[in-house]
Amino acid sequence: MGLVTVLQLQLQPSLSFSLDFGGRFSCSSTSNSTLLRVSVKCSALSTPLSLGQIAMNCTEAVKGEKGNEVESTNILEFIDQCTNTMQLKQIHAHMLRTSRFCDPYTASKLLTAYAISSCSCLIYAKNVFNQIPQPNLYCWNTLIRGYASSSDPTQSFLIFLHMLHSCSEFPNKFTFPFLFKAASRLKVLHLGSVLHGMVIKASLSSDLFILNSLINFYGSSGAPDLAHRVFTNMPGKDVVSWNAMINAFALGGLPDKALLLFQEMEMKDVKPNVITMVSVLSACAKKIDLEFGRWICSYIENNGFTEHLILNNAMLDMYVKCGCINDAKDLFNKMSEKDIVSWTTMLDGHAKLGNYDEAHCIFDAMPHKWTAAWNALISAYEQNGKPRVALSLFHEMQLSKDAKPDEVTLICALCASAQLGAIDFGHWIHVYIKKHDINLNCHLATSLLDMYAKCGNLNKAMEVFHAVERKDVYVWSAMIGALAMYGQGKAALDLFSSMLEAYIKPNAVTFTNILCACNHAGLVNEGEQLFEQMEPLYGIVPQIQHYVCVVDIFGRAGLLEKAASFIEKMPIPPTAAVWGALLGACSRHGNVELAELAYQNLLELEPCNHGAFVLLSNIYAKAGDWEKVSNLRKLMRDSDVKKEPWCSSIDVNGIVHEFLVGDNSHPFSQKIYSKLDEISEKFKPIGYKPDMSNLLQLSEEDNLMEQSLNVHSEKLAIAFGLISTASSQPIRIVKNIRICGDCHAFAKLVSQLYDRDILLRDRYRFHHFRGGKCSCLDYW
DNA sequence: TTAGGGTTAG
Repeated sequence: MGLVTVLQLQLQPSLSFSLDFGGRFSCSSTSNSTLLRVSVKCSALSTPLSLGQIAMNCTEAVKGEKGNEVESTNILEFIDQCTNTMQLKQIHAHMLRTSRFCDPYTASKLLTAYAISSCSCLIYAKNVFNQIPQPNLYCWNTLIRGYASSSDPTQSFLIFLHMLHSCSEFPNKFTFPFLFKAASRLKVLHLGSVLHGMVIKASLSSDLFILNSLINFYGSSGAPDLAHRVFTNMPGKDVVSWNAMINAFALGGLPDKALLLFQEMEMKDVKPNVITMVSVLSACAKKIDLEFGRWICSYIENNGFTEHLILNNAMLDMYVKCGCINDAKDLFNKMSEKDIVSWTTMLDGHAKLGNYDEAHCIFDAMPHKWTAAWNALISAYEQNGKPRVALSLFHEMQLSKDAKPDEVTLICALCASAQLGAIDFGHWIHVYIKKHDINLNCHLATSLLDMYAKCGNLNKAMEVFHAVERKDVYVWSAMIGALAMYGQGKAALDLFSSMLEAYIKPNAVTFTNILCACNHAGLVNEGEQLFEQMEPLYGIVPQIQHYVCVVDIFGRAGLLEKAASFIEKMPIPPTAAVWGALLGACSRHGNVELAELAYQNLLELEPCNHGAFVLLSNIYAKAGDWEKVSNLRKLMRDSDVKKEPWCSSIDVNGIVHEFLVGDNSHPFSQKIYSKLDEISEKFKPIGYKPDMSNLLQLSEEDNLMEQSLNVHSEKLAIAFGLISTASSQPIRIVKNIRICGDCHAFAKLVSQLYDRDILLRDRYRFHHFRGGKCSCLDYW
């Protein structure tokens, strides 16, 4: 094979690299020349350069030789000294010209630089790798390592599989830490477990580096127990082992254990380093343990730790999470160096406390408007029940030139759309994701699926679910939650079984959703059994939300005594939500005695609960105890109980219209009320009389004084839906409290008489009205 | 000939 042919072959991958220059890359060969004449047009340099000039630029850049004869011994030094990808590409071009690329050692150095240095460029790394005739283990490991830290860690495993096939050497002690790194980023437990087995078979299970990366893998994959088993059994530990284990506990939601481990580390005279302190602070922040946090801050001060940006950021975060915004502010002002994390932590701290003015001041003072800063602001509004402001900020961000929406921005925007029931905007984001070729990872897919489900399109939610290749526990849980909302309990249970068959370990969220599914579908035995299995079978200690679900399951099914005795036996103190569930059940099934017990307990915990008052008042009214009704209402008027504004919203052509009870502020108000009159006329022949005529029955939405004049917000929204949407379109409504019985009956009749699908999401679930029936089968 | 593990915000 002649030199030209060799070089041509070597140039093959370089053809793709030319595209990254943003210009042309051309090569030609002369019949009698031993070298190719190559010209590259760089986007940064308007005139084409010969390789000689490139080499010269490179030489100048690294203050090396004169002219284009770069000494071959200097090439390795030049590679090491490169500070940007352009310089590396110049050296690459030079190596191709001077045939230095044929030397496997030099080529592997170039590969390393492309794969893992600060000038990394993995497409080039792979191309260089492909040009090395028989890459040795070092080269394979380097490529695996490069991809392990990339945006696509799966590639590490594909390369590893290829290596097992093609490389004559076995994976060694360097291979596994890189693979565990990739596995920890993918958070796929069984993948790492298989690797763990390979480590044992390869007799590498006492290697400190491998074991430390294994602890980190189990910790990142939600298995702190397995991480701890490795930690306990390892023959020798260094500070990295302790740090990895502290972090595994903190990540696994066990900050207490993380802090205990730090104390144990102290007792065993293992000297902590900066990373230990960062991990411990992170655990304090997660535990909201200000006392320990402050102690750590003084420990840092007294133990000779020099100022360190990440450590300062971790302290800031601890103060913010523990609610000490002033301490955070003092530290922030003292910090000699600040980065995006410092600014965002402060911004987020203020925004989460609802100090929006302060948050905006920080945003304005930022040296650069990072995407993360926009995200912090948008997410604060979204999470504090201000989805409209969140979406308007999202629009503002799109108009700004400084930052582009990223995955986190889109997740926040999807959550805001879900809150509003703004399906058109949510769908727009879906299109945006596709158009910009944004990777639909599990987090984004979960938000998208959730948005479709909450906006009343279960089929589309299911479509997104099926489109996710590697579903994590959150994707599965969200789909189970979506089915629960639609009352499809059996389907939710089937999906839960499929999830277990796919070896996905359920978490606390999965159980909240599956119990909720049992609740909405009246599956009492199934729900009870799942709850009992949570800890012994799945290792999940039931939390308060699970207890609420079970009380609701029993209560809704009329098993009031069983619900009450379940509360009595709870190992954790019942919260207002637990008593609220019992009170709701008493209201539905008319048990005055238990209702009073639930009401008293609830009021002790939440003295200003308007919903509790309404429920008890209705229970008394149903039982005909007018004196108690009257006393309760007087008490209510005299107290400071304030209602949040209950409302219903409807998305019409991308605009969300909101209605309050008895609202007449909408521009189409007159038409809306005329439509309601028309509906009443239509309903007369079939004998429908609104429950509103019974002044003693209240719903949460009613105003005491002007009750007879009020029309519930969902009726207004339904009427508006009928006049403003095509007859073929479903009417999608979101309500921020539970639908009342009268409106439920009203919606059923409208769906029948106007032949319309109505999808109404209340605080707890979906009601799909069609042909006079509701998907909840009147069980809600 | 070459190398590796643990850290902060949204």
